[in-house]
Amino acid sequence: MSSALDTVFAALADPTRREILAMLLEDDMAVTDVAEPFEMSLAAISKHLTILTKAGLISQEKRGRVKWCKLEPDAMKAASVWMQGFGQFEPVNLDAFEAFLEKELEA
Amino acid sequence: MSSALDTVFAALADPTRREILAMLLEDDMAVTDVAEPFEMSLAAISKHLTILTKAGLISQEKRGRVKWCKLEPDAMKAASVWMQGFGQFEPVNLDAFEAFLEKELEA
DNA sequence: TGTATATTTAACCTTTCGGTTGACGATTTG
DNA sequence: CAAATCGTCAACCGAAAGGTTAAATATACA
Repeated sequence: MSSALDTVFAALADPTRREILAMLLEDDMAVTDVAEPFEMSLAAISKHLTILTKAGLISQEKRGRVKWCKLEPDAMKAASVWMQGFGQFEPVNLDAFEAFLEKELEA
Repeated sequence: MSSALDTVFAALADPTRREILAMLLEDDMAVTDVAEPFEMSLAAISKHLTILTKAGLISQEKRGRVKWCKLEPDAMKAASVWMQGFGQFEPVNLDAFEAFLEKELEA
């Protein structure tokens, strides 16, 4: 029996999954296209997508033989609220977010 | 080689560790006192505290034979910024935070 | 000095995680 | 229909997570 926070934070703890979420920020994507930039098997990406789906961070809808992945950012809200209870962090700062994304890509 | 976000999110994914952080929100505590409300061994709690320390979420200072644990909420900032890149979540809402803490305690 | 207290370490165990490969089911296309 | 494409499933693997108990290490106290 695990809480929603457990599954959301656990989902976010993996760099591949965070990168997938960042990709989906641009646009909805098919599973194969999500997998393309990664150096791991399609099956591995499929598992990551399942974990993200169970955490509610994305949704998947099958149309024909293609399964589309869509970001569900609201799932982060509970976790975000929890974290903000610990400090008065600055209001939404997209510049800082972009900086983090780039830093992650370098590494 | 894991990023700061990896270790912070992984640390937050465990309910025991989140509960410890919530306890430290009240006040600094000795390791033994942190362990007291939990039904697991002191050694297990000690490990959890090490994980929180490595994530930067707490600091530990030894005075005499007692090791004091102190919350370091700034370590959540990077993760918080990252998450906020995904949506326009409400500004700091302590009521919602309290509600989550209580809900977690019930479970 | 000897004993109690505070905390970590070591060894171990079981379960979960993150990956692989290969077979399979579903769908589209030639 | 046959062949290619999309995605998952099953079985497997090594490593890491989360717990245990028992021993070790500091420090304080009588």
